[in-house]
Amino acid sequence: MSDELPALPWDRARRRTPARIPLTPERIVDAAYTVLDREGYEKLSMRQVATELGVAVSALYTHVSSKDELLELMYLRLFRGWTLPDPDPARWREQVADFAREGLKRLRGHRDLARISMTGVPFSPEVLPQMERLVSLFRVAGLPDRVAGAAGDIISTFIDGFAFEESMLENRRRGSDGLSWPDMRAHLRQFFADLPPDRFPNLIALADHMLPRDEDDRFDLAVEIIIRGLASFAEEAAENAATAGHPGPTARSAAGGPEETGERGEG
Amino acid sequence: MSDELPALPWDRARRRTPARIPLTPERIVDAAYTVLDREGYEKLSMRQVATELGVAVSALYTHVSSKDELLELMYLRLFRGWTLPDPDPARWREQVADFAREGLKRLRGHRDLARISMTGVPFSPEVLPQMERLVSLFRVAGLPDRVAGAAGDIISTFIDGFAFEESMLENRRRGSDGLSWPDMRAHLRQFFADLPPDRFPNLIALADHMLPRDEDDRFDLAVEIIIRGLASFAEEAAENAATAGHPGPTARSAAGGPEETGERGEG
DNA sequence: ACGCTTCGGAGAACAGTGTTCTCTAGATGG
DNA sequence: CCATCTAGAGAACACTGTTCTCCGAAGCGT
Repeated sequence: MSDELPALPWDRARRRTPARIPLTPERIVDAAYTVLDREGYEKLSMRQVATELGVAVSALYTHVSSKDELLELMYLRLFRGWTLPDPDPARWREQVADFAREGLKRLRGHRDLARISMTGVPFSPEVLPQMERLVSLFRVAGLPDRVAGAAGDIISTFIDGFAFEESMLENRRRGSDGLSWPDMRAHLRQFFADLPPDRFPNLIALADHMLPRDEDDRFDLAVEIIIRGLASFAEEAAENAATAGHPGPTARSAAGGPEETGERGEG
Repeated sequence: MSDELPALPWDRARRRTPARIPLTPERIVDAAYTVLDREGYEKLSMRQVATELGVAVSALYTHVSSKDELLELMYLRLFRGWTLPDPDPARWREQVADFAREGLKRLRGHRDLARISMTGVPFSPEVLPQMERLVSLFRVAGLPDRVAGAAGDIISTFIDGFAFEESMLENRRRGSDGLSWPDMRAHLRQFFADLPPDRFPNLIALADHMLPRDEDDRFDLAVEIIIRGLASFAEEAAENAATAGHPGPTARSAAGGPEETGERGEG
């Protein structure tokens, strides 16, 4: 603002103490992320954030109305610079998988971030464009409306839940002992091996596949399962469209059933 | 224990004040659930639980080592008296759907219980039988090992995540206003209707299907999607088994690709 | 360059949290 | 009846989120 005015004589003196960087929501969120990464969600407190900034606690409240709002601002960072590609009907499965992987990657970007994400409001202006493009992707893929409308929510819920449980396990590993991840895995493998074979034959048989996730395989598999489930609805819709009017023996439309057109006279 | 001994003279006097019911983990968990239902997760504190029991806070710590342990005990109640039926290959889809619905019903049984469930340890002795039967169900259904081993985790994660978000929304409804659920729905419908049509055409088009869950339809749909995804792996495995050795043109195995048979030499 | 207003940060305070300590009163074993 | 032991009481500690008052420095008009 004062940059455009001619400099007054005493201007220089007043510019001499810019040592104090102005406090902003942006800087507060930065500091909060620093504390989060270092201390974890449980110890993320307004006082810790203030200390991180070298500032009084009360100073935070002039830029951030509450801790909940701070958490909300941290949540919104998840979506910064995250734009989904234009939907491509031929590659929608890949695109959904890419979306899921990117989401998990971002949630893994900061310790316990999944705990914060889980409680975030999904209807904020920053998130809506994401939802819009995701929904458009599902529509382009040929999913019926009611499936397309729910699909984004379903896969997002799963990504959050997966990352959340991962974060829980990681904290448990940190807390109980200083066990490394391989040690933790070995320990759990032994746990499954030591189960009474008469009571837990299946858990023992699949022990290798029951181990907690330390790579992306299980996540990718889960996403693939969801995508296949979605795809089955797309195929079903395509078949129904092809045989419209004269219902032939569609072998696998057992679960679908007729769908009410939700037209209401008030929108 | 002392019932079997002959009564001593001062026995009567000592029996005269049984007014004090002995404190047990069981009673503490009961009281904690009472507080949870009345006040919600955020206000569930050891002091509130103690007050509910008419007891000092420190008294709780002789029966429960920490608040975390109390939460863990509350979590374990989820599984009390919950036994899965014997797996039936012909009805495995229904059985999985029933399991999911029962889980959601139990999570809905107490306010914010999903928040507690999300952080619960899934490897406790009380939960393992559940897992065992679930895994056996997936194996009987014909899922390949690596899918069967992950399926239980996947669907459980989703159930928890779904209930968690539901609980978040419910708390938000409670907090912001005293809006009834229909009012909340109407409000959100209006929100979607008021979106700029050029930027959010798909969200607006599917507004009716984007509304937050207030019935079980969306949950059932999500479970159906996951089950269909699982089923596709079962079908794939069946086909592979049938045409083993001479790979014929399997029409619908576009996304699957060749699958490594995860046989390891140590089980 | 002066005075005035404005406002962001500081510090103390309040009510509440989980947990631990000491101590007493009442039930238990001899 | 007495000694013992322990479950519960109460106070205390180190925290938490939030709000209050107050001060000092920056910004304005003159």
